[in-house]
Amino acid sequence: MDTLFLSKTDLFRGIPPEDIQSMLGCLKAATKTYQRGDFICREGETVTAMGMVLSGSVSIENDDIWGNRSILDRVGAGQVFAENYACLPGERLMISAVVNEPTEVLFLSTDCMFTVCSHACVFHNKLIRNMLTIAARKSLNLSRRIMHTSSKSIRGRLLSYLSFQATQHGCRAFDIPFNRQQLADYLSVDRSAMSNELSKMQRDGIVKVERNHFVLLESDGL
Amino acid sequence: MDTLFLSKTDLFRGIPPEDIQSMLGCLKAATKTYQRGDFICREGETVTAMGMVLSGSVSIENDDIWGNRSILDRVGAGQVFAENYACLPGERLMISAVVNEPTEVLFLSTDCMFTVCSHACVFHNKLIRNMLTIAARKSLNLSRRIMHTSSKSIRGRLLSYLSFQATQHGCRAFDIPFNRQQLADYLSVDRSAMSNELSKMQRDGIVKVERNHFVLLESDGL
DNA sequence: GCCTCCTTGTTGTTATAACAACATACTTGT
DNA sequence: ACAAGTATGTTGTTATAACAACAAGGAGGC
Repeated sequence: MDTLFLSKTDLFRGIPPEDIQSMLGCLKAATKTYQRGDFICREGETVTAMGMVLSGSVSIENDDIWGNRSILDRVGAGQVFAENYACLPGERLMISAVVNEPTEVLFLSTDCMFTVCSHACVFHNKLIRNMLTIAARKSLNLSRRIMHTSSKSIRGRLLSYLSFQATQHGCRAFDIPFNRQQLADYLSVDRSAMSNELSKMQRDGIVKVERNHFVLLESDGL
Repeated sequence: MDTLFLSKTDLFRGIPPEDIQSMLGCLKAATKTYQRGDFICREGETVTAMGMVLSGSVSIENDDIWGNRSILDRVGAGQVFAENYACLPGERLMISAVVNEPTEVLFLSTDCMFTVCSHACVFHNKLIRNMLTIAARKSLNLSRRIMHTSSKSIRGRLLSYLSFQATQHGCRAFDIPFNRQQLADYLSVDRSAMSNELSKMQRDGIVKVERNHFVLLESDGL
């Protein structure tokens, strides 16, 4: 197990590689390899362990009863998924985890995370703190998405998202991490309608757009 | 401090009242009383403690730059708020906490939650586990709301919400905890448009509605 | 260079949600 | 029982988003 890699992840941050090695036993660590299209877990199942992507990437998706698929998250190397379900034994998954490319996943049981363990207890606390930090940040990301999609108009959603990005970057000019389709999915709007609205906003002098680069102009209350 | 009350909350569940008493010092517990309309904390600020409502209730709301207010959560007695921010020191609040009625709030610092404390360490672990459980459940609630609002039509959102409620109750007939306006806010749609759509769905034989009581009829893929 | 694939912008049409305004229940307090 | 206030359903109009179809760029491979 590449404990040096693990020591750089959000979950094991601040724990020396040699201590991680001894913790992995505690956490019943097990790795498994998947191919593109494989399901790691499916909606309706229950899980007892969280997953960490070691290499490759995983999509967290929700399929409604009519088969419409929506991507809720994309988890890359070093990031964890299903941690909320692992913390709530017996809770049925609302989502499925699907592999985008050849991917190696490390499963970590949360059972032992909460009990005092015999090895490396100093770092046990660090692990739990990291876990809470990850959970808190993910929660904030979800809240943020809800806020950005609470406006009923496309323009309102775009301005909510863009003005947040501007404050994040501390600058009216910034790049966003989405292409048009991804941004439309994030804001739950139609891509072409969003493109259209962006053009109108440009004509109205609210914003300047060039692919991923945005500049918010004055008089937008920012 | 009413430690008996605290021992029944999600946060202190499983910890005897006498041990809670000694933990409160650890957590730098402090109470404060508020009147209707008071702000406990405001968007843009940073916090170092989480809040627990002892009596009364608090609304978690977000005001966009045009002054449109949206209620994200309502926190009642025994529940906590701002816990994600308390776990992420320095993170600026995206939301404000506003008091709905005369309310008493207990503030708990998270600083000491992660360090080994001298008193009642057996229950310290229990506290942290409870904290993670609360965080996980809140996260799942947020994910669920995102899923229920991801459909572009009002009917799709209603069916997503209602079919989830049906599976939750294990029965096609169930009551929902919202009135029409609250449900419309939750689904981010206009109330009257939603009422209208509910009527249409009733005419289409998909659902039977009577105030808070819903019955999902057959042939909806459930 | 050329071809193909993918992304983005544009337009017109259609469906549908928002909005406003009102009527009809229900609640609650007196 | 009555009045006042709130919640819900209904309707018609208007704004707007979804959708489909296409054109115009890039980007990458050969």
